[in-house]
Amino acid sequence: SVLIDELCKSGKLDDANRLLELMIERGVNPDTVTYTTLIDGLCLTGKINQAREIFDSMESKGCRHNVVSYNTLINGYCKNQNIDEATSLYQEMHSKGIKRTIVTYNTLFVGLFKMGMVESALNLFAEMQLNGVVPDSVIYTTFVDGLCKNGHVLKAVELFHAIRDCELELDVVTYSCLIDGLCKTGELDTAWELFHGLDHVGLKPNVVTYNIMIHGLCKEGQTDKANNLLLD
RNA sequence: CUACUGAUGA
Repeated sequence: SVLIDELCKSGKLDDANRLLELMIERGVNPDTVTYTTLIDGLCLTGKINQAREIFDSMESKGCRHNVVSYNTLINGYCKNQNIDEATSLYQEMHSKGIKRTIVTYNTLFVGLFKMGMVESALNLFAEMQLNGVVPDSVIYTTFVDGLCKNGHVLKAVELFHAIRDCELELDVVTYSCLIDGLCKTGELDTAWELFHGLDHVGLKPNVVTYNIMIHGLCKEGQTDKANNLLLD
């Protein structure tokens, strides 16, 4: 009956809801994981209000909220561009004594950058560090990407180099974000260098990295170079 | 045994 949860995730939300009713009828009680799975499914299809109803009803059904259920709903609000609700849940976590994780912070960063709230993201970053959460490569990627998409490609490049100088882990996604940002601001040559720099640090470009580079090249009319990329 | 976060394009 717990395997049911997974099926809910992939696709059919109506079926998931019917399944939920069925399991209750049969005397199998849903738990926090069950509800969180549903909430995630609802959020990602834009049904944030329905997700919220489930979230609010959980406690009365004996299912305690935990860090994952909060993170999931926060992500829902962020994806639906409702930073205010996301922030208020973030504060609620604290008052309920639920420890916020790196996922919590990254989710909020993504939401803030999407809303163009660069300052707020930086402030939250400071707050995160005060709370003893150490940034990882996902966090850095979010910042590199967020800075690029808010017109601060130079700052993204600076950050990128700073991370590298500290010998912190960077992965292919971080590179891809910066390459994309550079391509889209006409810095094709720098992007191209970075693309080839991947090999140098032992990383392999993946299909997304190639898509980004090829797209950038084609947009600048360098279709020959793009074609060559496909030939290795 | 199961739930949450980052990149491109169509």
